[in-house]
Amino acid sequence: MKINYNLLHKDTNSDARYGTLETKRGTFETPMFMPVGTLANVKTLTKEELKEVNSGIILSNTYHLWLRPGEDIIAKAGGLHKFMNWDGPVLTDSGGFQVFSLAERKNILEEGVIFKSHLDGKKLFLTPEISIEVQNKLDSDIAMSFDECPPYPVTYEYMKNSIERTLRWAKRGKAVHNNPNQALFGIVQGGEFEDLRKYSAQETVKMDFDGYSIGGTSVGEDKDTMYKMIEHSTPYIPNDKVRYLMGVGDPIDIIEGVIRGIDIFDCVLPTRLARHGSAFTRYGKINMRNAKFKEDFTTLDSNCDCYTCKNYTKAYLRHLFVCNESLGGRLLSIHNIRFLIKLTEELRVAIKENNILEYREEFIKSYYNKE
RNA sequence: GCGAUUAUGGUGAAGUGGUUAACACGGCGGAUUGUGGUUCCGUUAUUCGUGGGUUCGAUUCCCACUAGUCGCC
Repeated sequence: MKINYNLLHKDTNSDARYGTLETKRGTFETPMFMPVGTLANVKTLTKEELKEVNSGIILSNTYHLWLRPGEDIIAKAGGLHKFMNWDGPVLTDSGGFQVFSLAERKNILEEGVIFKSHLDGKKLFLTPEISIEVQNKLDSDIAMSFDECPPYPVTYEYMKNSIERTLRWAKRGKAVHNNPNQALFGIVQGGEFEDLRKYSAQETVKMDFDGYSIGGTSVGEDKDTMYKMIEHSTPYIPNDKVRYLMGVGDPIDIIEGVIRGIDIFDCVLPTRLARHGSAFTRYGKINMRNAKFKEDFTTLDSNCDCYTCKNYTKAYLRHLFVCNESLGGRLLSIHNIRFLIKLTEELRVAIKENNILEYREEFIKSYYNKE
């Protein structure tokens, strides 16, 4: 068994699902938010802290680890888990998004992508085969197919060619995938075009992957467009397979995604926001540097059970950020990740009680009305 | 007491006889969605120590005063 998704309850009023995902390195409940640990670490957090926020699975990155330290070193270390001291499930992104997000000059060919290293400008050539082989060596629990993540917006013609190529790449990657302990996911693309999403989903599903993700979201489109992209994709993904929405982590987007049948999310948002001084709260996102917190000796969010909220006040956190003390980023990272994971915990309860639509209404009311 | 010198926002400082007084830091606010880890963006002096004078016009030239700094007695 590589992984096994169990659909345990389907909401009666929406497409939301409650379930579990079994992997060799542990089982976790879904919906679930996956913290991002690009360079084999969730920035600033220790394994103990990740466990404490109840992180069921984390994401790491093929492209970055391929460049540094290199997959062979990680293999020598005994695999990614041992290397980074994390014994829970790990999903590795394929590098497709990095080509989109951090290669200023890239040349997309049928064989793969030629682009320059963001580290030293060296010319690199990444192919579906290389991506999968690297992921095989990293020994992550879930590997992602190497896809093209087209920018937004793009013409219909461009998108059509792009998803055809992504399908061919998925096939090639699957052909060389040979880690018996590792699941492999396919990625649905197609931008905002309904028929292309449908086609991409159906053709990807035909290849019979262990799970499916929806890509090409959170690349600059507005929220309604993103929700449409999900709606145009999920109907064609079988119910007995897990569904992963890539790169989405805004609290509202997670709720909307879950309502549309998404099981897993990942996003850099909680940790990036944290390092830049912003915190999620029940009453909206707040900027810790704001002068109004100077004498605010309450905690971030009275509803939160995280280490930061149990021990520190807003006035202290503000002080850390004003003074550029790195503990501030750490404490906020713990809080922000816990906030999203706790959100998914509450969503699971809501699904089981068939009242996720009410939950959404209340959450939005509180989140946007602030205090 | 005498002489020299300086006086621009919260700070360090550019600058010019003529419409909106650089820049940096700080302050204030915002951004951030499969992470190129102290990031990016906006905003922040109707005013150039005080009072006179010259001039069509002065923060910029002149005088006095005040304050700081340095030197001398």
